[in-house]
Amino acid sequence: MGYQPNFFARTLSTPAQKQRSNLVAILVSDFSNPFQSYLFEVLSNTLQQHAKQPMLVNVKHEQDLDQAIMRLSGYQVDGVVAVAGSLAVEGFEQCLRLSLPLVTLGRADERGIISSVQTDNYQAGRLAAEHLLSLGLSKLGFVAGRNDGSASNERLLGFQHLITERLGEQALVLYANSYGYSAGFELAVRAIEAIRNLEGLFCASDALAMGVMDSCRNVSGIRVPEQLRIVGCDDVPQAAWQGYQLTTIAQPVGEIADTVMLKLNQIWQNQELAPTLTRLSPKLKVRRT
Amino acid sequence: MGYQPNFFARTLSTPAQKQRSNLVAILVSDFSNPFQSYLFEVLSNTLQQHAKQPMLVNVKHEQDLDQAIMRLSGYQVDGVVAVAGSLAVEGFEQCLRLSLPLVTLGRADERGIISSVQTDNYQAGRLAAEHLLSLGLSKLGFVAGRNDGSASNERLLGFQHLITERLGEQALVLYANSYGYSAGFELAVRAIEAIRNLEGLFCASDALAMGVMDSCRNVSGIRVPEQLRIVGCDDVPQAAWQGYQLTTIAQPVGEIADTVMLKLNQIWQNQELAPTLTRLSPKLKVRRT
DNA sequence: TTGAAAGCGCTACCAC
DNA sequence: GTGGTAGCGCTTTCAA
Repeated sequence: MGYQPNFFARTLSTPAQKQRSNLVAILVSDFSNPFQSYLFEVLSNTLQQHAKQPMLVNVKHEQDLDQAIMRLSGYQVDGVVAVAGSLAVEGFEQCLRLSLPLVTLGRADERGIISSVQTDNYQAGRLAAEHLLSLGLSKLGFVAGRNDGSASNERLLGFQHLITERLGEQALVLYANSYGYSAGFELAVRAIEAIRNLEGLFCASDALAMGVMDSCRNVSGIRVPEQLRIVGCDDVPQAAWQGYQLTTIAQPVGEIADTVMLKLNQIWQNQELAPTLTRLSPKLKVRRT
Repeated sequence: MGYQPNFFARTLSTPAQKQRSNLVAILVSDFSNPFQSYLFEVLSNTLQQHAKQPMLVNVKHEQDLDQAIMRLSGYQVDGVVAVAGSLAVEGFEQCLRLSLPLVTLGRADERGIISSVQTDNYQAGRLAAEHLLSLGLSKLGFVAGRNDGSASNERLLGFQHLITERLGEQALVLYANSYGYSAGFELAVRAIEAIRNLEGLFCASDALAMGVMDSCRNVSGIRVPEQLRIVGCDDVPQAAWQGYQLTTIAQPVGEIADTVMLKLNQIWQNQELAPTLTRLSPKLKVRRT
């Protein structure tokens, strides 16, 4: 009959372990990154489907992180999911101190203190190489993203390993130092001579790949995919746009979100639980063959 | 010294009007719409800058709306901002019944019961027409978005009015029935013969415009902008990508967010306040001249 | 089965 | 000033 209990009062009264606020914070550092923004969307959807209310916390500067986490604990959130694209994992230790359940995405914790869900980036690199090699291409390159995280480096590693195994030589590496569209576009302008000699190019993100593609087509007149095959990484919704039809290594976003939910539920049910790192397999998504 | 008060307990104790939860809900219906997703991002940023915690509520189906609003009131949110792209304004009356401060975006309330911030869509249409006419073009068309909201229709109205005033004739209207990229792409494939005869095309959203553009360039071989000028509407971040360089009618997103903040603050300070409708002026953003 | 009371964390108020 | 107390809305527990 239209009555709505006060959730605040409820959490207040109930023995902390049994009833909860059902608030889960999603920490995002860089919304302009299409993949992070996509991940946020999927994640918040999954949370809602499990009757959790997502709270968004946008942390632009690393130094705001501690304060943001404090505020979250003030809101009695049941857990924190960190889409830690450009934030160092160490910054999240505050959560542990406050014993806030925490799962990070995007950057693994080397020390095994923090639970984390990752895409297997090494395998992603191998998949990309596998695909390009299977097309009979041999002059290959890689466009690296940010250098301060492990994602781009691991993708490169997997890519190079398979290429060295099969061809006995290394791929050319170009450094964009960012995962963004513009970085890809500008890199392709700058490094056009190197790119002209390539047959296949694996980019550390879809946005990079789209930037490179646009630059090749509209600035340098390189025909994609006829003269140059480009493979992206992430599989953001835009990669499917008919203008791009980007072949890409898809991160299993749905699976990532489900795993996050699973881990949170485990922590909630089980109080004490060793932090775990889960690596999920990426999948090759071939478009425009 | 690391102590964090429990916000819940605080709201509980304090005379409702003075201290608040500082939680503001953002209701979004369609995250796949790039403009809504962009608006959400800007909005949540503005809220955070005013020390408000954004809560995301994703309402896919109209029938879930009432329940979602009930839950929000259970969380004692201080206000609700509805990005009401595909939801009818009437659905939000529940907020009024619970006397939850409410501001809607994207769809105005005809009856003046609900506060709302809008871009002046009629003016947007006029601006687009003005621009195309100033380039000396006379064979003009419009790609309509969803028909159930007023946005697309008002843009069409402004567009047609100015064209009729200046040329004494009407622009061709094509119906995509959606604001999405794919709808634009497919429409341009379907209606290619009509489009071939045009010199300028105003699309009801940037995503539509990009879809049309890609279809023209990659399927039909129409050169954009040499043979056909395309003008979008919204100014999403992607419109600036070098591959598109889309001339567009920019919604004043920053101003919209600030106005929302202003209205919420007014309501909070002033208890009773007549609902107001604010129309903000769009701006022409010329790219690739 | 139903009802009354205590207590969750905090703030407001009113004595002192 | 400064402490002590009541009460916010709810759940849990214990008594009738």
